[in-house]
Amino acid sequence: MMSARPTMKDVAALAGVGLKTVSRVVNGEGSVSPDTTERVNAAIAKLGFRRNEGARLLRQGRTASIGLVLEDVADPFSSALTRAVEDIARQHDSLVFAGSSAEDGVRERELTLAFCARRVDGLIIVPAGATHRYLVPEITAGTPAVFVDRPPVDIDADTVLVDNEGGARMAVDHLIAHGHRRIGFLGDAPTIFTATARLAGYRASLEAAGLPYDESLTSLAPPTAEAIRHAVERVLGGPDPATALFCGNNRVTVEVLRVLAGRPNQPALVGFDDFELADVLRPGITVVAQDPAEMGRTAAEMLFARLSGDRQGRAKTVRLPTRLIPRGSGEMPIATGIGT
Amino acid sequence: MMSARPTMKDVAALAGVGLKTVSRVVNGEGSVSPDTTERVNAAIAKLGFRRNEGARLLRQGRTASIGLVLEDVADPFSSALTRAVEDIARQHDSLVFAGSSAEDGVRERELTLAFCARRVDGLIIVPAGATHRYLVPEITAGTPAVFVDRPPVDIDADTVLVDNEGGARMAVDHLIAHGHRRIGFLGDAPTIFTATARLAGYRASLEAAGLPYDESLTSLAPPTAEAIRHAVERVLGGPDPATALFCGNNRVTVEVLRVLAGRPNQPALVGFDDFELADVLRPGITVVAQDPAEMGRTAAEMLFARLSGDRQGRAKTVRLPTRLIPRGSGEMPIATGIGT
DNA sequence: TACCCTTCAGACAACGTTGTCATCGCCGGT
DNA sequence: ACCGGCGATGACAACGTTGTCTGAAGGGTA
Repeated sequence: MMSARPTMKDVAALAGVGLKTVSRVVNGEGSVSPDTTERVNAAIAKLGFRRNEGARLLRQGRTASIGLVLEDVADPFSSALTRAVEDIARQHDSLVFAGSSAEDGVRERELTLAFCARRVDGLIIVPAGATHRYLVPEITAGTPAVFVDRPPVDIDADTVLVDNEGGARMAVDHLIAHGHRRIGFLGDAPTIFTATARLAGYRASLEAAGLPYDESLTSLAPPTAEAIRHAVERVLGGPDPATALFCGNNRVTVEVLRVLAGRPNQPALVGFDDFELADVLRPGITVVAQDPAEMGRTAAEMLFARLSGDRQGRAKTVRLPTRLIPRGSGEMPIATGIGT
Repeated sequence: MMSARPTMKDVAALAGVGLKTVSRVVNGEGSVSPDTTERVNAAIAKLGFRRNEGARLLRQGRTASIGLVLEDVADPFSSALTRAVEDIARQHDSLVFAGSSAEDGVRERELTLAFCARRVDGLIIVPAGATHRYLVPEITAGTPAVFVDRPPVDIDADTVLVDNEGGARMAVDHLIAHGHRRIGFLGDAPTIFTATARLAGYRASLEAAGLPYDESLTSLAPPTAEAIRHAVERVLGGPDPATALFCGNNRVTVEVLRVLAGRPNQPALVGFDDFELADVLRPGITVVAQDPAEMGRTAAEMLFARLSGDRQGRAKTVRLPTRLIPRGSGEMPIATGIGT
């Protein structure tokens, strides 16, 4: 019963016209008599013909699709970004291939090159790898790439970043303004661009306030549950403990909250990157919010701008602002240590 | 500077061999002398040639890609499902087109047909529309579809569901077991399959316990923030108010928590579908969890099974279990109404 | 020497479309 | 009655690859 898919040839045969005439009707090119048009349309309807876009686009040398390489499709940052990219792509009649690099440079590369092999019209990449030289031939061959959240390494390409350093600085300034002098920083591996930038913001804020940078109050390890637990205990448990924490990203913040839930004497806390329910927790969690959707939109718009002609101009970098959202946890005064 | 992409023809010319020989080398078909192979490989490297998969797959009549139609790529349910689908697809050397229907039947249809026009090998759909008859020609033509979370309408196709009714029943049974007799149900529009099934479970549980079904304790409207606020006030504010709430889905649960945050006398609460931070809230939120990743895996595996031959068998429906996760909110006794 | 078989290689058509060009008939203008 | 032009149509090549077939060269066997 599984009939093969009808092609234009089949339609042409049934309608008793030439192949090209069918093509003309399908594309509404005009210069086909109403009579013929109707016969062709009848044949199309009868056979349930649908044009094969793949073949069409092969002929035209495009694919009307773009490749989106994320760290993990499933995390909220990535998925908000994906949705925004999708919406812009739709406006340009383009479909989106989405894939996860799992924060693994090799996988990022494989995925990206798989997209290129499909001849996607362009790429949007949240990079994980340590180099992007492998993209040079692709970009040279005419597949533009836009990097998001982190800059590319070893090559020059359009990039959308947020003001990580400024955001971190704003977060720590905020804690300092509320009287804190011992502020912990729970970050991520320094190989991650954003982690380093946020650390820099943290240090800049401390320095501007004349406060010392104390390594014993920081953690720069990948945020596994285990590592976070230890870090929190270390930072809050020492002889001169932190009274406030700045969490370098979403995952860290959530893990920290999990750890803190089992403790008395909550420190003040500001997280980098907003998350659902931050306002429902008691106290509400103060965050420096970035806007993943805006990042996605911006990147997609830059990409489509490249695709419609602007292929020569120098690589641009856009740096989006962050926004401090006070909700309570960042405005708590220094806890008067009961029993310490 | 933007050189066009080299093709096999270019490689062949440079290596001084025939086109087909290049094809053979690229595909590792053997029966090419080591000498020739080397020359071809040198030419490939020199030109930075990469095979055009689109053209290859056109020839082979496949696309090694599948289409995934979601309600909204950005929501946690969809994105967890996407990730699982992606992982299975990768095992089959397939890429994933992802798109959002925005809970709009027309958009779902457009998106799905756009995928079909690209000749995706198969479809995975979280349906939103009121009919899927439009898919009949596609399925007949050999593009299998698997439906997830909700069954298709008007057609017969593979489907992955969760035991919505059983899950809802488990939730309400749980509240009843903790002494509640007045239990509110905050659901969603009855046009949504899962909403209706969960309502049925709610009613079945009440009935089994000999409790009356009281419409004034339920809300079956789309869960906008406004609607939820009113519903909560109505259900908890009447003369004989609910002492416990069962929330029909994730979005409802979160909105309800937002509303409840501003009230004294928290009711007991169980939500359908788990969410990040449910364990960090105080009290922890008891939920009936479904497993979106498992749903995605299952659907993708069914799809690839169809794609590797099993195209005739009758449509199968898999119903995955749900799991009650007690965290506190569902185990609270009836609040002794202070000041009521 | 004649034969066959194997190994390597290329010519050609095909996948399903679109761009280019040629053809045909018909109209109006002279 | 002739010609230019236009509307309608189809033949053909092309996009970049792969499947099929055919052929040439080389080596072994009788």
